[in-house]
Amino acid sequence: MLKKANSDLVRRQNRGLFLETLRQHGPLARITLGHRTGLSPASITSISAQLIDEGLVYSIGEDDAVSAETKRGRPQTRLALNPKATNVLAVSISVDSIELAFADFSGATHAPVKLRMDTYEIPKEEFGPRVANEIKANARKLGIELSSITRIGIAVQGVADTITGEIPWSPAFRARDIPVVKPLERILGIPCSIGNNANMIAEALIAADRKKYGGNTAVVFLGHGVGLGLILNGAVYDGANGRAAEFGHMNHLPDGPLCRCGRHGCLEAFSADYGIMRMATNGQGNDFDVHAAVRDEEMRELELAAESGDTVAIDAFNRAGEVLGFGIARLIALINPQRVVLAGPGTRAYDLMKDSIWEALRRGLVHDLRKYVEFEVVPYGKDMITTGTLVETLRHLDRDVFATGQKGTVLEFSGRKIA
Amino acid sequence: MLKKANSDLVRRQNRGLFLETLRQHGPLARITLGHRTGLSPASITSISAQLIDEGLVYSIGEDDAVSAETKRGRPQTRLALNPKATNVLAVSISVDSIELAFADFSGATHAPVKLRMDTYEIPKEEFGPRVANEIKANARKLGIELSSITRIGIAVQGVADTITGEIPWSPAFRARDIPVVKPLERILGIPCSIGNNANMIAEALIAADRKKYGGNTAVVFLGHGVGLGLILNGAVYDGANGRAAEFGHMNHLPDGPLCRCGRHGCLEAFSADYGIMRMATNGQGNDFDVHAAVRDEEMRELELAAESGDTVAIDAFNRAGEVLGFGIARLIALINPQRVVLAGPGTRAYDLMKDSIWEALRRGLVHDLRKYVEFEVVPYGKDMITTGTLVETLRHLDRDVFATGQKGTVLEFSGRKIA
DNA sequence: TGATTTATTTTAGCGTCCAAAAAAATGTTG
DNA sequence: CAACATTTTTTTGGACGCTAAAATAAATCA
Repeated sequence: MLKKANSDLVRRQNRGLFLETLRQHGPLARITLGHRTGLSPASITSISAQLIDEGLVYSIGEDDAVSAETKRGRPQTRLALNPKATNVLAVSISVDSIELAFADFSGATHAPVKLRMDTYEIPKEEFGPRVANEIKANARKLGIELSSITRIGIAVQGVADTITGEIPWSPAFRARDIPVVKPLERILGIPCSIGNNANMIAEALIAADRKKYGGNTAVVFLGHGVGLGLILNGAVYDGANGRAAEFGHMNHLPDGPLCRCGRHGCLEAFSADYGIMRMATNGQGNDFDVHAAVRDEEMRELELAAESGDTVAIDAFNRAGEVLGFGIARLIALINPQRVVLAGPGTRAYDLMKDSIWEALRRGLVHDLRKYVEFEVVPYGKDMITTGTLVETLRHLDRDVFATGQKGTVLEFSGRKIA
Repeated sequence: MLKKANSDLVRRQNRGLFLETLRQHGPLARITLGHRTGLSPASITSISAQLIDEGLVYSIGEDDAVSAETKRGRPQTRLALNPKATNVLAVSISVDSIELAFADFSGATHAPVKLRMDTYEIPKEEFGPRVANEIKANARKLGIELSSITRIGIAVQGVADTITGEIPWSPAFRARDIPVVKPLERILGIPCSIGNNANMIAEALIAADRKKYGGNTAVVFLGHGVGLGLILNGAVYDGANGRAAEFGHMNHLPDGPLCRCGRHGCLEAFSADYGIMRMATNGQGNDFDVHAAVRDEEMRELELAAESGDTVAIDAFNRAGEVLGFGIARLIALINPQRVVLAGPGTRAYDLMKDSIWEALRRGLVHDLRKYVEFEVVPYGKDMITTGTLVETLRHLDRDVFATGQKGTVLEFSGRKIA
């Protein structure tokens, strides 16, 4: 069903477009903004005056690069997102540590702070307050006023319920249904949202190359578990209950090996690090502790063994690839994405799995579908998750908070007026 | 990325909202339209004057039911979609027959015309022209001028490429990549679109109950094949290449029985009518012709046999249910829909498959996900596909054609001016 | 018949956009 | 170096859409 439209909507949408354009392309002259957005010079003048007045945008003077080209005419004055307008924070939760990355409105980040925290054993009602304390302490340390932070984005490996703001299940916690958003909002008074790692990587990819990834893309995350970020019609898909796709717990074989989730035959039980390690050390035997985290060094050793010809190791990676291939085939049959991206630390072993992935795709997928899908492995940088979380958080500000010109109330909320 | 907005967009969106509201609720007084849409009485007056002027809407006078209630005050005059504004056509393609359903702008349909056509053997370049001829002949027979038809929607069992307008593969045709949209548009000069059956059923469900189905729903179609219509974030999802989900060809067992598509172990090869029939007649033997259409009477016989205790028949349905259950489990793990709907003639045997479906769901799906999904079997009416196709076609007119007030050009195109 | 009630239309005003004109700020040129 | 050219930005004037409020229309009630 369509929604009512009025001139308010028009301004909001054009302000959002203005901010998003600046965010994507960096500082731009008004004339260029006009070309990029399709808005008339008059409208650009009007909107920019408003945004400057509100302190969201500021004029950074002439563009030296352009004026150097001995051009005639009135020189351009470029506009930029005002870094001082507000701050945001990305929190990334992983096994036994959390990471905090503060950023200003222009997207410039302070060096992320990695903090050890015994997530696995922490009582679930203590987690939120602990994180809140760390945020307070680290903000103070960096000289960032808490009141200047307008929004916090949280990323977690595992299932994130974007609606309740809880973590129903994650390998980082022994407990279930850990409340995160509510305690943080209560203690800090700052709006928070939560999402899973794979979705955040998907956000980072869209931001990096909208043309390539912004249509229909499936981002498969390989690591301690197997995750999936789905980009459908240009936006990250969250599912009905706000829970992102649980690709890792999609069943592969009705009676396969035990999975962390307690059932048998999930994709993860073959293709996550612990699945591979189990296969390499004692087949599908049940005397393997699936809950113990596999250390990175152990995986590297296993990879080395496979690379130097150890057939047991090779078989384990092959099996992981095969199951992953069938999983991707099923995914493609259902979603028909344009592009499938493999990401995460598990892609280090891509060469060891490549052949079996493709063989499974051949067996498990109609040719008609296979031929349209593009595959890609992206080198894994840990900052992708942080970047994606920040991108998502800032876009929310652009579109839904600052697009609505609240005549200064936003900046009052953030505690100061910027000249 | 957001899009530029201007007052044009406002009017277009509100006109669309106006038309959609009338389409959903039937004739309404201006005051009620105001309440339903949220628009002010003044705007309603303005928009309705315009739409009446263009012949899209007309005043049907007082509401007897309301005026009968001895109410004081100026009586309401109700507005309705003008049936004479234009006509549309839904074409449904199935094995060895096509069906034509003409409807006017208000959505009132003529009795659908079912035509025998040897689709399976027809040379692929002849199909479009043959359908065009049938459309011409039947329009004439019903006294509908071809020039009064603004849009044709086509539904087909199998894969429909909404972008190229071709049928890459369908059980109705021996040939592949059958061009449909282009020849029809060329010969008839009327815009056409194509989609698959399951998506059209999904459209019909959304129209029937937006609240229930309009969020995230998966519609599983059981019949000669197994199809899927996905409703994501309120809209039917088409996939990257415009090809809807090929749920039927999602692999279940890497080395399962032969499927119509030529590969082994597809869901369809277990759970479509031919899969069940094969299982009941000669196990998974390969001397079964998967391409031969299973007649409805044969399936009924098999169902009767199972109901009266024939263990071979019972096992076949159980197996079909089990595989379907695992397929649905995988679907839920990926998409996390609110609701899963089973539809199509195959649901007649639901009671025979029920237990095994649920057992498979239990084995193949994390409890956390299962508990949030609602299941439903809708009784199958053949007109669902036609209804859905018409709904989709008319919505396109409401939103994308008539919402843009083209100052009479649309009606000129349709060949006449309506008073 | 006049008061009351309810639906619809008209009026006046506001916000947004845009085209065109004006102004600003620089380079070019004779 | 003053007049002209060029490019960017702002201002102006008008159009369109929406809304609140006033006016009008059309009925019932008493």
